[in-house]
Amino acid sequence: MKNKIKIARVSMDLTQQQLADKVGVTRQTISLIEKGKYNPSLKLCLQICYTVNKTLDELFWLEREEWRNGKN
Amino acid sequence: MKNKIKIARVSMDLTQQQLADKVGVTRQTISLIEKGKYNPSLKLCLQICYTVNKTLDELFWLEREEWRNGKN
DNA sequence: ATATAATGTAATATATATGTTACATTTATG
DNA sequence: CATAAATGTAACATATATATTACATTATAT
Repeated sequence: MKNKIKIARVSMDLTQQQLADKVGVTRQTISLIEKGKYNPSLKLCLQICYTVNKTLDELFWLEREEWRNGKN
Repeated sequence: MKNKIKIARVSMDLTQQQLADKVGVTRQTISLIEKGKYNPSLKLCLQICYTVNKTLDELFWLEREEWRNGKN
């Protein structure tokens, strides 16, 4: 589950911990999502978007192709 | 968790069951998501997007405001 | 008006996201 | 180099998404 959270996060000058706190989740959860090892809930995706000022498409969109190539 | 799945689905002439099948999920899951009673996973959101030819933002985006007004 | 398909929804079971704790590794900073 | 901060990751616990089964209600068609 690839995504662009890390780029958005560091460009906001946030640490995983800080993002986690703002979003109300654990640092580990952020870490695993950034690493593409988690399949986050829509709710969490939205909260991350709000915190780093991005939209769902900007952070999480994947074309069918890249989708199928990933592990899922 | 409001969304625009139903509109997209019927405009594709799909029943909940058909969408569910295409997406590999249960009809009940689709029903509950449409009704805003579920917090679907990103993976499922993407699969729905692909099936109804919409993007994440088109189907699932919510501004912070509407967000806070919802139950969550 | 009656049958049939589509949808809402509840109860219980299962799978999986997330929390907690803990430690290892990497990256920054003195 | 040394120390601290940031990040990766594992084991187990808990919360919650989704499946399953089943039935009720609403829409559609005959």
